[in-house]
Amino acid sequence: MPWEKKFDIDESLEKAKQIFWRKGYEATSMQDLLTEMGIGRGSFYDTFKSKHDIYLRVLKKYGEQNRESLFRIARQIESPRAAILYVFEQTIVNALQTDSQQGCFLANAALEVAPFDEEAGRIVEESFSEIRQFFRMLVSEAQALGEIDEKQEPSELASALLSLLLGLKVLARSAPRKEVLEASLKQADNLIG
Amino acid sequence: MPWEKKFDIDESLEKAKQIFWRKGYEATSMQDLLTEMGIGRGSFYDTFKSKHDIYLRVLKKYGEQNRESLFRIARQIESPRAAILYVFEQTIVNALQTDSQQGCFLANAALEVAPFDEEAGRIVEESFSEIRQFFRMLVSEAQALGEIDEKQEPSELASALLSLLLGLKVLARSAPRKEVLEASLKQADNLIG
DNA sequence: AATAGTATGGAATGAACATTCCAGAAAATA
DNA sequence: TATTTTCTGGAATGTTCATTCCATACTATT
Repeated sequence: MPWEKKFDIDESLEKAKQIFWRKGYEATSMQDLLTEMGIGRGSFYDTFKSKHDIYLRVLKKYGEQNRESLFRIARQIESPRAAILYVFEQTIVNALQTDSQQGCFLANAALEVAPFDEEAGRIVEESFSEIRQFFRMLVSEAQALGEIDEKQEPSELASALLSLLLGLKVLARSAPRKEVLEASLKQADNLIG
Repeated sequence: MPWEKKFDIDESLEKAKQIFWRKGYEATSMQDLLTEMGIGRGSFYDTFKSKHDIYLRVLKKYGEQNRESLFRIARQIESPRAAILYVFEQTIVNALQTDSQQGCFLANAALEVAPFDEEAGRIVEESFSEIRQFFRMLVSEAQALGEIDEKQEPSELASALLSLLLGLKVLARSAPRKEVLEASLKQADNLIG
């Protein structure tokens, strides 16, 4: 029907997400976006307002997808301790298999955009906070099951795991070397004892 | 004498380093550079060739200064274990005291520039490697002194410490919250047990 | 004074940038 | 067929970008 959009908005957002993720904000031009999204200039501005608007939108989308992915892991893996390690394993698998060196959209945004864009900073911080809470929850559960030493402070351990994970994401985008990444995984294992 | 430069090249490079560090590559304009460096357009291009050239130059400079700073720490702190922790402490102190949210120039470059610039990638990887070797050296020394468990593999532990440190640098630039940063320090302590 | 090296900043170049406007095509209704 | 909505992409706008060129001026030598 003529009053329905001809292109799928969510599909377009996914495409936009991919390119911002890969190239960052400044280095992505409108031409890049239009070509990759496969829509015309008119449609873009009618639907998404501006480059800046759509960037915040896909950044938020990435954060939500990240959260959902974490909860899916927590739901599917019986052992909370194993779930924590699975997050690190997956990060490493992705870093080593994809040739595109994408790293983590949130980490990229944290360094490039967040310091100069309040809204982007809010989204990034919120997402980081969710990851930290995810770890904290699993640490507590693991402690209840005797999988992790009771003496560890859950929120402290969670913060350190977040740092370690973000460090991996940095290495994943710049110099993904198997030994280094896997050593971090092994030490994450040590950390949660 | 007329054949000597009137401005101090090294001072200008320092200024350039500061602004690239703070704003990143793309977001820094030539106007930004000239204003901050306090020299004219002609002088700039005569002396530094291009924006891209000077960026690589100051990135390398930062890497070298970072290495020197690490060696200074290793030389001045008697206990190798304490030296490792000192690096983390300093990172946190800087993150909390400066209002500018600069983070780490190398980490910023790793995410923004390295994936698209071979030379920048080389510089970043080399610097990361130096940090890793620095940790490895101190871990070995600490083990010889009985400060760190002999069962730890020095290069593995060093890789994990590098990840943890880089994660801290990401948080330092985007959302420097005291509890989170200090929790990472405490867990670095645990890690090297 | 003449010279040679340095500095500056205005002017110009040419490209890329995000964004706005709009005319025309397509498509599905009534 | 007429209407309505959405699509497209060319044209234009106005800005910003890095870079080159150059006329001018300063300064310390010979």
